[in-house]
Amino acid sequence: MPKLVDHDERRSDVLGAVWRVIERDGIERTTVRAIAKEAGYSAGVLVHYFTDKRDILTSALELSHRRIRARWAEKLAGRSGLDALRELVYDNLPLDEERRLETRLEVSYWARALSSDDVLGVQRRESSELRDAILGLVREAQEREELSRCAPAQEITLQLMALIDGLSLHATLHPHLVTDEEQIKVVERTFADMAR
Amino acid sequence: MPKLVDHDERRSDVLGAVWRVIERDGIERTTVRAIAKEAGYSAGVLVHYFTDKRDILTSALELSHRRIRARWAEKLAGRSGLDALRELVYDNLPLDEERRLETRLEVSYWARALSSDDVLGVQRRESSELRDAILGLVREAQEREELSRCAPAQEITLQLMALIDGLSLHATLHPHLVTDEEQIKVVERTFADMAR
Amino acid sequence: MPKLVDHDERRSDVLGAVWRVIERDGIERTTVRAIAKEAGYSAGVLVHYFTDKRDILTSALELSHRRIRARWAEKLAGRSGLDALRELVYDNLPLDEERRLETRLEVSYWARALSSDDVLGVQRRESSELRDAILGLVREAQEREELSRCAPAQEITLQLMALIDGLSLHATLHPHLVTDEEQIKVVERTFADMAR
Amino acid sequence: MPKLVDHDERRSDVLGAVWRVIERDGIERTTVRAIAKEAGYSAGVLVHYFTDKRDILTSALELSHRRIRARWAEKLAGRSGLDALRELVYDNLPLDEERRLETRLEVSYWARALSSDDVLGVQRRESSELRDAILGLVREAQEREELSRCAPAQEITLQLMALIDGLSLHATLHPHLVTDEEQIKVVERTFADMAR
DNA sequence: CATGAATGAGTGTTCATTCAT
DNA sequence: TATGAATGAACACTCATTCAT
Repeated sequence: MPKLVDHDERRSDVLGAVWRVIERDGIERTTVRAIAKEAGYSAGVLVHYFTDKRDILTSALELSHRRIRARWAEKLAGRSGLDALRELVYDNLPLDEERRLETRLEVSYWARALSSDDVLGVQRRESSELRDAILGLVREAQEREELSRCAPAQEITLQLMALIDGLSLHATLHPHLVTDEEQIKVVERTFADMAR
Repeated sequence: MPKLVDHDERRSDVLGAVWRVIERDGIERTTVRAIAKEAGYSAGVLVHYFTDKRDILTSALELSHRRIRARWAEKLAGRSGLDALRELVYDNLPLDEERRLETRLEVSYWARALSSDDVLGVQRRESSELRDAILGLVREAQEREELSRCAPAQEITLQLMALIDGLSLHATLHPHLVTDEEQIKVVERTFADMAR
Repeated sequence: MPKLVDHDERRSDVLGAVWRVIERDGIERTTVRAIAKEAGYSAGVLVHYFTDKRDILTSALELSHRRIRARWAEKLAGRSGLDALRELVYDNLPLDEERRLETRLEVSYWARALSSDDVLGVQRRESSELRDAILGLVREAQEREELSRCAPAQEITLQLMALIDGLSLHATLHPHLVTDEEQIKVVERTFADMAR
Repeated sequence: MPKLVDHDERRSDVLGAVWRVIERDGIERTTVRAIAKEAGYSAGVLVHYFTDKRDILTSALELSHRRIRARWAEKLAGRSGLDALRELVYDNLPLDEERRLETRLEVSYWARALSSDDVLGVQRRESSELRDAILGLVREAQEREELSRCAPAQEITLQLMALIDGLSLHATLHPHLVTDEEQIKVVERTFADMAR
């Protein structure tokens, strides 16, 4: 009987190592050797679980997205309308160390999306999921009159998504200037404006 | 009698080539050879004008920032208050090909800022300039009652900066979903909310 | 109660897979993994039947040689002299798909014989068998006056062997220039010349 | 003033090193590192003169072909008909150390031609040149009645080319069985037969 | 100043082989 | 026996950098 390994688990191990190496060394210095070492394997093992480096990097981003979505699902359970929307927006902001890590990971891939269709595809899919979720909740909130019906739901959605990524970026690159409290204030003001 | 060379002009030539190579090949595939070739020089020349690749890349970003600021200065001349603020925000959005290129260049460096203090420094300086400009105009607009005084100027400034970068990113990565008109609508709505 | 495995049969399975992989991918891209996969086994099994890759490749050549010799034995049964000699020469030319495959396999190993004594040994043994067979039949044919006695049997034998390999090579590398008919014509003319 | 290098000469240096490495280690163990080392350069230099390993190996074969053809041109000068034909055939046999090396090089590439269209192309071009040269001389010899007109020139040409490669291969793989004298005897007998 | 040849470390990837199960 | 996970060396190739000219 050969030693059997849970492929998905092994992939997760490696992808977790990818996150750590990107966080530590930067994505442009993230090599397969460094990933393997961080994961505790030799460089040759990765070939069993991934086709190539491209596959490793896009998979690492996808796994992060999956975890983020799983967290939504949990947090949004039992909520609806503006309440759920507020939860969703906050969940996508770097307001604790876990989400700050996620944001830095995300930012690391933005540049690559400009020249890699694979990465762009992964990001568009994720962006699309978030947009759909936000759009649905915006409509729900408008029906309940929790948000003003003056603005089209599409427009509000774009405004919120831009706010999320803009705040995430500023809080990531300029943490000394953008505190958690300031992020929250801006979000609350935005929601207040949208309610009128 | 040595050949006299305008150092600054030569540097600008090279840095312009950097922009084109990044745009064409992506920043992670931008090599010094490709830059030299694009600029029409041999690979070895760059050593006379830059200390190393790091210097070339950060200088290219700095030059872009200088050009953007020069454009503001021109556009903002004779304007003030909300009028100037609106002009400044629009000038920082990817609403024509020139600014779309600038945005893609900026996005290309965001990931590098996470692992390079040099790049981070350049971006913080630029960000700081923009923040100061926006903050000054916000205060002016509030004094003239063009913007509501309910919100602190600092908060409004952060909201606008997040909006700029968030919209820029979405318009860059998802141009099929974010048209120029939508960017304008979101900006106008934001200003309208801020005026109340 | 251990599972009993017919070693020779297993070896033949694997060696047949070697032929197919060499034919499909080229001998320099023939890997043990590809061989194992083609044979329907896992990569690690081969260790039970072969000492290493070198052993696998030389064994594959040897098995091909054994099959070719078995075919002679059958075809030459009941024949003798020039009749048998002609049969033997034709049997060593790539005149149908089976023998074209054998020729390509043989050609694949020629280069390796130059730097591998193992492969060289296998090929010398096979060459020696063919030479002895041809030499015997040449002598028989000369005794029966089916071939001229002017030339020494050794010389005729070398001429025929060179003809076989030379035609095989040309028909293999330049199939558009060397048809089956042309091979036959050249062989017949050679026999006719030898008969005089 | 930079150090200027004669590119063609450098290429020749490297390609000569390729021949020596193939001769010494075998073509399948011929690495770019070994080639560079043999040529006295570092591995990275080759990039200045060749696009990749494929280019290096095919160029090495092409250069050998060019040298062989240059030797013909010299040897055939002032000769014609059967005399020139005989000279040409002998020149293509491994009858001295130089030509034995050339033959081993040629044999080394035969297997690669089966799976590399580049190598096949180089060999077909060379083969085509030799065929044309032989065919022309055969026709000339037939016109002068130095060779019999019974056989078509095409057929005689194929017979001679097969003889050349067949003898070359046997003399290379089985030098203890095929002496220079035996090669010459077989060639002379073949010409004698063709003359009748 | 400028050239481009040259270096050598480092990249992603392949693969024969080993070995615990 | 048979598996397939794992290794580690080797591969071709890239590239920032150095340097004699």
